[in-house]
Amino acid sequence: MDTSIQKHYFSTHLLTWYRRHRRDLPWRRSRNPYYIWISEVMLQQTRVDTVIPYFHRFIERFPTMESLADAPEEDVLKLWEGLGYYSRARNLQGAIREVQERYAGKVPDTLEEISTLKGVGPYTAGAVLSIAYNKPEPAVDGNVMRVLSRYFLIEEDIMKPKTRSIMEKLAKELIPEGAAGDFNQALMELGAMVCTPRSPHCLTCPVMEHCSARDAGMEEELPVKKKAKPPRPEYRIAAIIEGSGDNAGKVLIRQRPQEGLLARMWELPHAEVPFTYEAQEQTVLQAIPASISLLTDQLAEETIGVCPERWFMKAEHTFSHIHWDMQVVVCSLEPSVLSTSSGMLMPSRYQWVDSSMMEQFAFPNVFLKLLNRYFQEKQMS
DNA sequence: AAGACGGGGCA
DNA sequence: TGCCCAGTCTT
Repeated sequence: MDTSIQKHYFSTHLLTWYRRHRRDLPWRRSRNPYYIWISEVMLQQTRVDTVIPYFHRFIERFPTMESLADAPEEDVLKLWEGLGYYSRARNLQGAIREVQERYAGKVPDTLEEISTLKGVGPYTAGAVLSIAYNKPEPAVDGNVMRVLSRYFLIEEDIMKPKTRSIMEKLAKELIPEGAAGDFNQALMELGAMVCTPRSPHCLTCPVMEHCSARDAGMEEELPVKKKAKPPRPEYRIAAIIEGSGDNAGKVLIRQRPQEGLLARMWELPHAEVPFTYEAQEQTVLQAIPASISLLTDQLAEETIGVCPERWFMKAEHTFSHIHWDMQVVVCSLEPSVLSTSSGMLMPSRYQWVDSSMMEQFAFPNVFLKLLNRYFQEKQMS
């Protein structure tokens, strides 16, 4: 097979297929670079079906770059709640502010300029430039690498930066004259709808005829990808601290540190329990009393005296690099502390909330689900 | 080059 | 329940 014929066939057939079969997605109804940008950032590591409602809410609350630039960060974080990788939201707002100041409110249309913006890497730069401005830049994401590795039978490990640069060069060559935006979206659409990770739908593929992996019976083996390391386990103990008096019906939450995991999000007070990796389930359960004192000691250092009342539930949550195994215990405030905890001594990163106040604070999903379940059960009883 | 950084879907 | 998905920034 002559490679140049194979490439030309791919580009023309894929583009034609896309223009007939493209899904009607919210961000495809606009050429507004700002909206395209938001959608591309949300779509990083996130499925289309998940992003759609977030996208609608986001552009309704922040219809213009100016509105996003002027918003408090916590509002942006709240709109991102549950979407994950929260630095995406902070970087997006920071970059939008940069566009307001440095580029007179116009999203840059050159690779050099747009790539300097926070959170805009090679993929997002190419996606915005091609989709919003029809510039012939490649936009290589996981879908694209899967499609190209199969069609051209590329057996390099796609996790390697070198493979990525090979893919970018190839993807750029394939862009048909004047159709960068549609072609780049066509590549991703094919990867999402037809050339799927497992059991690709070759029989409906518009470019099956010249697909090298299909010819070689290799479509299920590609792309080659080194497996990620399993997440390390962490054992944690969390407290649902019930208020009394003025705070009756409320529980205590706190804000996470400025940097690191789930930065600036709100959570239930909790502590890591220093068990070894070898700790068995039984050992952990038996160790709950010791874990509780570990947590209450930490809270006492913050002038919050609590008393464990009852076990609530176990909660597990897996991040890409950490697995949390968390026991959740309902606590009351110690009476002796009650009289002195009227606000002056409570650190400001702590906050009493009830069910109706949840919308004022952004929580990671693991705590959002826990709190909703707690408030729901309390309402039942 | 390797690790940090969330959350969800599928078999 | 276990496996898969995978952009950008930092170290």
